[in-house]
Amino acid sequence: MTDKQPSEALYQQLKQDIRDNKLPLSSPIKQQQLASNYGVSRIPIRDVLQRLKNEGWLMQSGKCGVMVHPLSATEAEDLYIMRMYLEPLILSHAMPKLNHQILGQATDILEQLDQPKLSIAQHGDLNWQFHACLYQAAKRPTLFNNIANLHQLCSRYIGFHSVELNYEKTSQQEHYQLLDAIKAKQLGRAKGILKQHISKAGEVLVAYLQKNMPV
Amino acid sequence: MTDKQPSEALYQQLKQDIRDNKLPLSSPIKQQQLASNYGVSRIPIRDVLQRLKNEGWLMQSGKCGVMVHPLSATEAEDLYIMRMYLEPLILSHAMPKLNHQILGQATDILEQLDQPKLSIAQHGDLNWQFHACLYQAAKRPTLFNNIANLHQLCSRYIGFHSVELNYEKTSQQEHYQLLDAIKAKQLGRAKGILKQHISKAGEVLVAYLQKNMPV
DNA sequence: AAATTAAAAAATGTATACAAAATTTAACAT
DNA sequence: ATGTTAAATTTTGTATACATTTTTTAATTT
Repeated sequence: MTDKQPSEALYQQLKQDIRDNKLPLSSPIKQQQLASNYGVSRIPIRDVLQRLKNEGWLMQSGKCGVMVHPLSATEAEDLYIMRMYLEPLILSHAMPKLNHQILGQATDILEQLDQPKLSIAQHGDLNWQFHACLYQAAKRPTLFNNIANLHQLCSRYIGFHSVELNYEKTSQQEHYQLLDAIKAKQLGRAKGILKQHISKAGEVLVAYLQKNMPV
Repeated sequence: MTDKQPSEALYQQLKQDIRDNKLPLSSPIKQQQLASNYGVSRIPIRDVLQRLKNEGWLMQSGKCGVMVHPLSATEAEDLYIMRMYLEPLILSHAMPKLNHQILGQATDILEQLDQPKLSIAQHGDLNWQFHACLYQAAKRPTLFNNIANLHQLCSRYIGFHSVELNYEKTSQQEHYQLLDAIKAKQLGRAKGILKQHISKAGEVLVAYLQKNMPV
């Protein structure tokens, strides 16, 4: 779904603004206000709102108008559970097609992730790049797009993860373990690591949200 | 995602037209032509196209313009595999909440499905109604919406199913088995039946598509 | 004749303008 | 005071109009 529509920039901007909580959380979003803010007319705003609504960033508010889709432990749990099932699945399809070039690319991304002083957003982006570069090899666009959207939606929650202190460190260890298993062509082990990687992160996040929901 | 936007009717119509192959398959879709056909301006058409693109009915065609997302064995396989994992999952969450009222509703739908002389579209609608009425009890909107979209996309393929002669009969038997297991509160058995129900249908469909792709 | 380039046509993306709907405000009655 | 109704305002949805981009057509060159 990596379209190169003219309004792509606007789409990315608005999505980031939702991630960064720059939009009102509990009140409807006014098209005109966004249009003024971003210096465009309401038409491209409407296009982007429609898209973000479909992707789960926004939701219908009453009879008309949209608002930011609220964060919830339930949604987080659903997102992570779906990922837990679907990502090992796409990995199965990808494994036989993973050549040295792709594995090298994945390693490069991991090294970037090792750098200290990464912002949360940068960390999230690189994390997805790592997974995506492996998954794309599967040549399964339908499955891939679905997973990509789940990942995107999870990015609204990764701020909470960092509350857990050495989460990023553990995460990186698991990334390297995954890559090792892949290099050794151990499909079962690789899938197990990936599943654990996701389910562990999900459990920590959901537990945190259930206690400290910002509502 | 059951919005009640003004353009809802247009959205349903266009989706049905894609299902019924009333739109050109291999050439881009012209907004103006659709607008004239449906007697509206290009603006609501654009809204609907955007939505259908996000939901996987249409795809980007070149630098601009959209075309009907082609049917493929790979997509069908992805859709059914995802359903195979996600539907038993949501059923787990739904089971404890399934009361007699909902089970009664499900039974009513099954009886409607028993009627002969149903069109393929009617059959597909009722089939989804049956599953949806069970799944909705889970109160898992994120998971539910994802599954709902997968089902919708599968509806483009159900025409091929009917090629298999007594598919509908077998399908109904499995529906009743599922309902029995649910009434007996046998979660494991219910999930197994559901998983089989989906995977069997998927396998038959994919095998058929791999031999007789309409390309 | 084939390929390349330039002009024309068509289609999209966006802005403005208007109509319908929804929300808010204020007035009124209980 | 509180709840209800009606007017006013705001906001959305859609149509028309225009600018930009893309595609097609035709002309030109090799």
